[in-house]
Amino acid sequence: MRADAQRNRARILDAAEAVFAEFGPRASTEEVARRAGVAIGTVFRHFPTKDDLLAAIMKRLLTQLVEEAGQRDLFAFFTLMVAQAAAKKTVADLLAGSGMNIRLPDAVGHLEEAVGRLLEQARAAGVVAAPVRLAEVMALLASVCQGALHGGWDEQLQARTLAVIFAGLKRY
Amino acid sequence: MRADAQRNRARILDAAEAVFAEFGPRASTEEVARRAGVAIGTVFRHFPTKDDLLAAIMKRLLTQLVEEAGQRDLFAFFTLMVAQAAAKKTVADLLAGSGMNIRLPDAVGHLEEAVGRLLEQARAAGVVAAPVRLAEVMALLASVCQGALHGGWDEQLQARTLAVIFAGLKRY
Amino acid sequence: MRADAQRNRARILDAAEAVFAEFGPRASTEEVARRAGVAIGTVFRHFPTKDDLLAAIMKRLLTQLVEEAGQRDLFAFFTLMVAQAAAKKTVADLLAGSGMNIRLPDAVGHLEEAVGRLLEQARAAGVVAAPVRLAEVMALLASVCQGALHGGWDEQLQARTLAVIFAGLKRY
Amino acid sequence: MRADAQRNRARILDAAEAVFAEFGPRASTEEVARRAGVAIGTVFRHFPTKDDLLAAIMKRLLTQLVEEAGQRDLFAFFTLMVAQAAAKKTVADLLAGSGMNIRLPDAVGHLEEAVGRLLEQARAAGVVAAPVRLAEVMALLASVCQGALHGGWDEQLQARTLAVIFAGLKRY
DNA sequence: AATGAATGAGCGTTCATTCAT
DNA sequence: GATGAATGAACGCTCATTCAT
Repeated sequence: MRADAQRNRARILDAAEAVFAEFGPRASTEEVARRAGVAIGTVFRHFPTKDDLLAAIMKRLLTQLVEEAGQRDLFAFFTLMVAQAAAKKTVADLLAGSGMNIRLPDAVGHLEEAVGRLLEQARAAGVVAAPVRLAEVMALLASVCQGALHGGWDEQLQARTLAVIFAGLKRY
Repeated sequence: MRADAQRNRARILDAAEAVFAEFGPRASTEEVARRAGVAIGTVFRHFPTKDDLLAAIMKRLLTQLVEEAGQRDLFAFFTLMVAQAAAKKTVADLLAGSGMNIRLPDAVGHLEEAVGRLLEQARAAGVVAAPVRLAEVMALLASVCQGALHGGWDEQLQARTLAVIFAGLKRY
Repeated sequence: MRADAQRNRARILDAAEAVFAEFGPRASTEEVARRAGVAIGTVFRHFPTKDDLLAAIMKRLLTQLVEEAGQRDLFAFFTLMVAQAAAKKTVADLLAGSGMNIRLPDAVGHLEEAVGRLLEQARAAGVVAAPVRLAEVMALLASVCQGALHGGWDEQLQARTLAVIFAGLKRY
Repeated sequence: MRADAQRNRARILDAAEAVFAEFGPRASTEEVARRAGVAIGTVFRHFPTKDDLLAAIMKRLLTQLVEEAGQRDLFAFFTLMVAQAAAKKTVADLLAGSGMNIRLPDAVGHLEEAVGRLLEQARAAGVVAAPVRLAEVMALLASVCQGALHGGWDEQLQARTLAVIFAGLKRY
């Protein structure tokens, strides 16, 4: 792939992340092209369908999350994801399945593995109760991201809400 | 309002609840009219925009929830709402703000009051920790409904997830 | 169906016949709407897909042909169809299957029956040789319509070409 | 012209003949490039517009036909062309003018001359009636190729259809 | 000369909304 | 009040053509 194509692909992804974060997955592909400063055909050359574009954003965001998971403990990562939920509206919305046909088993799987490692560490450190399993941790994470995203929580509310969950994880 | 108009309004609301529950808020207004057995013009006469129709459904669903809240304790109500989340897809999706412009301060306020009463009772009974406030209870409720709706949780996962939250509420 | 809808449906069909006759089946549906003096949505309300519109034209043209067949002998009908081929470009082109997904077995079947009756009469009158079958008469008819349509034949050429075929039908 | 350019030109023509034979003239130029194993720019360097490419194929096919005409009598050539019509979908379709702007006076002229020679031989041999002229022979040829191409004739129908025309040519 | 990324007009289609009947 | 036909902006997507690399 040529250098300029590479650059355009990145610009389209950046624009798409911003546009879909702002307007949700129903924003038009034209708007993405406009924001990226390319013609509509260029978007479709890189991502043959809109769903492909959405899937590509998701994958990138999830990959970033996995990286960030490696540098934090479970509670810090939980907090970070919730704080970023609004900025990463697309992830939350698409995980929520807004009518799009997107399959990202791998990327989601990697995130789950990363969280699984954090959970084991937390259990080993005695800060999470033994019977807590990965499945409900993921469920809580997804839920609270959705909640934070759409609820327009301020920092206080976010902290208090997470405090309840963290208390539950410790003293299950 | 004429009797037949009254009747049509109710049929449209029923149809809309069913249609939007099945297909989400992106379902077409025509489909609602078809299911209600009225012409499209009649839908728009009763609800001048699609958002008005969605708001009306929401209001009705929230009112039902308030009634149900009066007959349960906090944990039971929490569990009920999560269990119904999928069936009432519309509530969750619209609370999630899928691109629609909907404001329902009153109906949401009533629900909040009802949950507030449950919270006080729970605190009085000593099954919820003193510092837990209504705001985070509502936040958790909304979040977990979203999560349950879009996550396709089975009963076990739902129970385990709620168990974490309930533990947190008790031993905050 | 309302009177105005009926009228619009007819106008759309007329416009479509003219437009597709002039530009072939690849002409845009917008152009049909423009020529009919209606908005694009109206065309799609009456004919949910472009193929439906093309099929409707075909059906109407074939029906007209069947009527005309009833009032002529085989040679006259043959001549008439060839003479009209250019004006009815769409029939010829679509019978030629220009990539469209159109099925009109009934209408085509009726035409075939009508030609079959003409053939029997012609055989009875002794102006067509006994072994000539309907299949090849239809094949010749379709072929020469195509030829006349695309070849831009003048009247003389048309007459001389048909003369060969008619001679062949008589003295097979 | 460089040797590799020469080679590319031939490969593009071969690919185009195959692609357009399979999908008709509406097949995309990209598909031709793909099949030829060259980039799309190379196709447009050799043939500045799609129509130029189609014209080039036509010319080549017509040239082949002229050669084949030299080795057969009128009836055999007629039969051959009809039999090949489907395989050479492009010729028939483009002669049919599927919206393309193509002019090939020379190549068509050469074919016409070749057929003219066959006609003279046939007349001299007494197997074609004296008044039959070249114009209607060409018209019949073009027509029946079209018919065979789009009608999906089996061998029997093709034989019977041609039999009528041949009878007409002999006993005009 | 070849590449292939970029362009952008154009297409078929949908659907919230309006308004004549 | 009810009907449902009409509207037209907007969308996802295609593809002939251009041009920087």
